Amino acid sequence: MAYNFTAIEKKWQQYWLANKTFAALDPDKAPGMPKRYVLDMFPYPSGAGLHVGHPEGYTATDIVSRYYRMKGFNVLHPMGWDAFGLPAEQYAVKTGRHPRLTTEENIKNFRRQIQMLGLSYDWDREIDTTDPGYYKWTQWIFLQLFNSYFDPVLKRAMPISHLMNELVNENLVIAPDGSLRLNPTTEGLEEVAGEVRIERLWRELSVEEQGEVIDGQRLAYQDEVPVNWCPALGTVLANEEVIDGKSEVGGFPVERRPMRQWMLRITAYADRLADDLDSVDWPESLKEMQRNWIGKSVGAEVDFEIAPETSSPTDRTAQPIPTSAVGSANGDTTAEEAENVPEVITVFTTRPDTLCGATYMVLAPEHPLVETITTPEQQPAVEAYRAAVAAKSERDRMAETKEKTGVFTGAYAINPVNHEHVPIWIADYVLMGYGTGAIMAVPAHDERDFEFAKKFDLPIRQVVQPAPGHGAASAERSFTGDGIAINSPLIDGLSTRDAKERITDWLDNQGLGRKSIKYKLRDWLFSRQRYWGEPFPIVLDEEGNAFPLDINELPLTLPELADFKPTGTPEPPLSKAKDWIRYSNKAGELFTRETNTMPQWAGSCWYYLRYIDPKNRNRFVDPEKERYWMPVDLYVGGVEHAVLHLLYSRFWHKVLYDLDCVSTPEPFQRLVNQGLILGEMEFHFFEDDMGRPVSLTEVHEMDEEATENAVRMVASRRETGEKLLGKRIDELLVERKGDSYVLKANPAIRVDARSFKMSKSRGNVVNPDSIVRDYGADVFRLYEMYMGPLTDQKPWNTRDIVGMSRFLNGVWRNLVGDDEDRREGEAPSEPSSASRRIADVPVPEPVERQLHRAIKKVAEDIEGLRFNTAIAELIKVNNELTHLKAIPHWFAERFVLILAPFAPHIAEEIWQRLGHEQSLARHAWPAYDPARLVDSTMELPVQVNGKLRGKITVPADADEGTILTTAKSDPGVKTWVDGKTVVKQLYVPRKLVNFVVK
RNA sequence: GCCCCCGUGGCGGAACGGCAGACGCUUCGGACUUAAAAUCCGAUGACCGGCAACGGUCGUGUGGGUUCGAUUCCCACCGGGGGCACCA
Repeated sequence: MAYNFTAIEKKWQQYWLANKTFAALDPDKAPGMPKRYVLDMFPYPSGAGLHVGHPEGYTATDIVSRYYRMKGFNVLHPMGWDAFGLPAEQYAVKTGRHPRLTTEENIKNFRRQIQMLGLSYDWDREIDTTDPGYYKWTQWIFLQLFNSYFDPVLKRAMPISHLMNELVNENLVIAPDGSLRLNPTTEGLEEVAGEVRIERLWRELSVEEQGEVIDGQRLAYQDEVPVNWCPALGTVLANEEVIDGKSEVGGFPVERRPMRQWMLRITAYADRLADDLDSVDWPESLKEMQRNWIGKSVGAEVDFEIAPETSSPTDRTAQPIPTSAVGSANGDTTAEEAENVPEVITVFTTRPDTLCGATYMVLAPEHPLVETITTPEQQPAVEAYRAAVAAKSERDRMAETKEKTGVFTGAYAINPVNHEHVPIWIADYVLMGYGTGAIMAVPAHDERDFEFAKKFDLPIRQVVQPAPGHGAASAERSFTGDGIAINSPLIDGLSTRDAKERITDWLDNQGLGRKSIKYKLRDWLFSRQRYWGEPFPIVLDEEGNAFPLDINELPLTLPELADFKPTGTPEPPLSKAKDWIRYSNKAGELFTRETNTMPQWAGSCWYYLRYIDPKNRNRFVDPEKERYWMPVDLYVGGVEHAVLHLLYSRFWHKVLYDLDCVSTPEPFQRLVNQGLILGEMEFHFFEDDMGRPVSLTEVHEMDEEATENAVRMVASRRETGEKLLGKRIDELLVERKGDSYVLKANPAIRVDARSFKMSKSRGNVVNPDSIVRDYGADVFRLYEMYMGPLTDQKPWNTRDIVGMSRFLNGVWRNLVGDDEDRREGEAPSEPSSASRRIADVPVPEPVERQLHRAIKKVAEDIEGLRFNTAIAELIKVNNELTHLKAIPHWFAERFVLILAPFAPHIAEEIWQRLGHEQSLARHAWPAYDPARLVDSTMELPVQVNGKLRGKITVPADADEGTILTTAKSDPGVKTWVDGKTVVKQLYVPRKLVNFVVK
């Protein structure tokens, strides 16, 4: 008979809440206490409720938290709601109900479900990103970004006021592209090319220009940029939210169009975001994903002069031109032509050592210089190509990656090293968004250039000689590896590494190029055209210049709107709040409010900091508390946030760190991704030769006879579509044959057994509510942790749950007895006695040893997040208890304590019945006695030539000689050793004996 | 194509240089029951020999290597999963 888990679990959940059992102590109340900050990725409270994937990570962190509390740590283990977001808004648009209402309901449901699992959160620290008391500080952090810049010298964020000082004091000067440089003293002020100065000083700028310079440096800035506009969602999306040209949410098509948007200068942190990954304990695969996303490439920029002559593609191909000839070529051109032709095209390359192998050049079709360099005769072809590329969607461009296309512009560029004239093409395999939007093409040593050269019959020249045996550039393939430079006068004979360095230095000295580092990472598009998000604490003047609100004006709350539908245009829904938009400052000047809202990531970028001090009205977090709790010691969540949330929050954290708002450079010290829980295994039947799916009607409780029928059905019917979800199908019907399965009764029929991601459409979603109802939270927790390693992907299997149910029933029977709680629905009787079997009796040595081993192993396994093996160890202890007539009180207590992190409700109940008034939540973790881990005798396996031939039992302290003698005389071993020569005898202490014989 | 991870009984998995298959499920046998369910006890990698206790052979995707000894380490291949994908 099962114990009454329903009543017990309710009782203890109420007890924990009422007693605030899991409250984390503020640092001043916990002097000298070591801390642990154990964090879950907080959920988006969707209408669908909790999924079985959520409790997997939550239970893992709960076990860790409960364990560290018992180990005497001050544990911060909070939960909250990432509640802004698109689904609530879309639901609101559909039903007309305000997103706040549905969000509140969803949060309530999530909280109920999470509390029913007995998770040890400190509920006084619960946060909700849509609460104005919370998003006030999201807005405040945005203002920190707005009021800061990335100092190129200090390589860190600094307040804008510092920038002003640097500019006014002329420590920094402004380059023509608006970027800042260290003042190179007088050199930077030299006049070059007549009237044009390279760099300018602050005082030389007009007030308007000064404003532009400042705004151009802010970490949060406005820009007119080509964005990912999704008409179906009525909003723009971040690059990270677009997958294969479709929106990550909903899979709607996304188009590029230029719009005024808020951007965050995450690119300024590219280096630190990449480098600091080394300091953090994260899965290597995830670090790699972030590094790939940041995409750092070290190389050089090289300036190619445009050849002044025009030419048709047929009569000129790349040919070496003697240096002496260049001068005369220049002389041929008229002054007029020279004025129209831009001087240089700058390319970026990671292989400057292959510069001499550049036989043509490619610009992105969108490159601004295309218009000016194209010759009249090539004009129509170029125009047509540019139009065709512009019409292509991202998706089309993606689909055509194999076949290279492009058009010759008619213009030539001059290779700065050998003064060769090379044709300039445009092609869509060069992207405007990366590097300089232009490349030098080295077909011999770049696959894409090679394909292009092959297709358009452009010359291929080898300039890198691979080490012998490493392949080489040929007519069939390019060679992209390292080797020795050849056909390159300046660097011949140098290794690729040295050649890169030598040529880059040379280019730099000649003023023809420079070392350069490029990133794939783009600045973060931070505004959305939505209602249900944080409003920007920004007002705009008539020209669209942005001004920050004062901190006293925060939070800027969302206006009440009856109609929050997308406008169907890029105009955000907040533009409908006519009164709200109007703003006048103290001087009476009129402004309009920014009507974009922040993306969902904003709230989750810093929530881990607010948990530390959730009620603080004066600061986003108290500095002293922050220093105590940060960094997060363990962060558990799904891998889907690898480049979104986890990159964004690291970025924000680093900005806050630079501004002395937080004390650590990284927020999350140790990060673990829990594996996906897949749906229950599905069996699909196919006919072997045809591979055609055949149907079976639903069969759940099949016996042998039904199996025969099923097989006959399979053989006779060939309908498609149906699948067989069988409970005992695998054992009854199926036998493994290689990689597939075969029906026992008819081996001609192949069976495909697979599990899929849980999804509504597949109908394989498991609802935690029903599992908890049928088996209880403790069993549910144990089952999820016992399925396999936390980080592995694993299929759900309802059938296996009963094992955990039996385990806990067994524990109850062993320690409490099976006379109680037989009647359903009744509260447990007086929490009186534990079992009659609890008695002051000695325990057999093997049983005690198992307890000590379990105390040790469970602790180690929890610290290593190996919950499945920890539970196996607990089961072993319980199995030992089952055979005992009586169990001593001390034994029962220790066992209950190490069970508690996994199955806290039943543990608390038994603990109370063992005579304790206090919760065990902060009772000390039991100690084990190392001396009791080993038996007084030990059993040793004995091998002969590596094969097991016998076992001997010897005293634990036996010496090697005795052991070897005993081993040799073992009858099983004797038969294999007698009459042969023992060449070698090995004794691995406490492990085994091995004789090598001939 | 490139990068990362993973292949162990009927199933989930354990061991990660030292007794392969801990622990759970399943199945089979037994106990209890008028009966069934639940529960409890025992067996359960495959093959061969034996009435039996027991003994032997094979076995961790495939092929090779290192080692007294390899599921574990190294090389190649096959299969599965995930990430990136014209990033110069």
